[in-house]
Amino acid sequence: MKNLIAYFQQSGFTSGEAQGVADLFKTKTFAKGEHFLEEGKTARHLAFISRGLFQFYFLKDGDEHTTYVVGENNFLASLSSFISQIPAKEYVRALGDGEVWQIHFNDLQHLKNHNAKFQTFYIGVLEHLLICIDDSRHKLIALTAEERYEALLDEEPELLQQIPLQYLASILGVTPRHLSRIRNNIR
Amino acid sequence: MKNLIAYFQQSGFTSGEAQGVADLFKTKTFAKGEHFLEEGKTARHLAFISRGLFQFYFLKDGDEHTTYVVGENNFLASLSSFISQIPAKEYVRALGDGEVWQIHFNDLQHLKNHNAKFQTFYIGVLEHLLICIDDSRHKLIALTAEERYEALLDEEPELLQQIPLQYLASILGVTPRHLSRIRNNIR
DNA sequence: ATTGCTTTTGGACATTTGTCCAGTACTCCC
DNA sequence: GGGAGTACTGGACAAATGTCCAAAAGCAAT
Repeated sequence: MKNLIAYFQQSGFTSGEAQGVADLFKTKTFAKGEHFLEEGKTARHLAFISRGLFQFYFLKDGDEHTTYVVGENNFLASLSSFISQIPAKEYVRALGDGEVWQIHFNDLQHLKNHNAKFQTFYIGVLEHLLICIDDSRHKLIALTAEERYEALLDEEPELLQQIPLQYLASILGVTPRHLSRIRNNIR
Repeated sequence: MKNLIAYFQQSGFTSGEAQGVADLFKTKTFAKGEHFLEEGKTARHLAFISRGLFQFYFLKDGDEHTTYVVGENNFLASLSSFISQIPAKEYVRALGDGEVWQIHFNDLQHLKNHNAKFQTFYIGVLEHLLICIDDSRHKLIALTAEERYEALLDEEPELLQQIPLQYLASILGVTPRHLSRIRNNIR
């Protein structure tokens, strides 16, 4: 709970307000491989990751394609499913053991509609999310898989320790065979 | 001005409120090829496109790579540059003659901070944008260039009339040579 | 240490996509 | 109508990436 309250305090809430908002979030733990959300189901919760790593992926022709990997102190939700309350087009699962604090869609709506300070905070979250996703989309277009691998190497080297290479290949959008070639090139 | 006011009215503003908000937007026209924003400059305006088609692109090794193409009745801005007020990483130019209604960053800040109804509206815009970008990013990962071409064919066939094939190739992320092959396959 | 299981590597070949370029078609202007 | 410029196509070859698979390396349990 600590880092959630701290997060709200850093975002301009007083200690009491932060406590009040955080109270609407309930904790939930995930074992490695367990799903936070499955394709076809509608996302009812927005979560804040307090521990662990979560992977977004979808299936095409039987194999997995990763769209995001999100770690601690970030919000977690299948955006279109949660915002529009429609069935998700993707799966979200814990890559290792994890823990989140989650708020129900209805409670969030209530905060959005009746709490002016929360509105401002929520706008900030959306703007930040927008920049992140736009940037990630830009990287997808601008960089080759090899360049993205190198970017990961110096931006989040800890990721490379935490996740098996086959998942990394899926994140980069190449086959494990080709990731092996990329690693070879770089040496 | 008409469709801008209409847009605000449809979004929950009264006629008078819509008028008041729209008054903060100034019109600006663009000749074919003219830039709305250039790399390295900071985006000071958020625009609403009333006429025309705008292309986002960046240069790498001397050639253009398209990241977005946006048409009428949509908002236009280099997100990270406008939101964070930092230099843009991309160019935005008119693909044909165009006209926009644009609001200055400071005026938007004022609306965001002092107009409760506008806050709610702005949240809606951000959420919608988020879904669009997330979806487009998803398509980038999930679909091949050929599948994206086919999607364009039935989702916005008018685009294929309006823009030269070489731009279309850049939108799809392939060379004109390869787009020619794709078109051949489909016949 | 041995066994069995999973992960990673890399060879051989196929497919996809890019590069270079020449030919054809189309448009605009005089 | 002729010529200059631009857009589109497609051949020939090269480079990048995928597929299939077997060998090697790592790892956990006994």
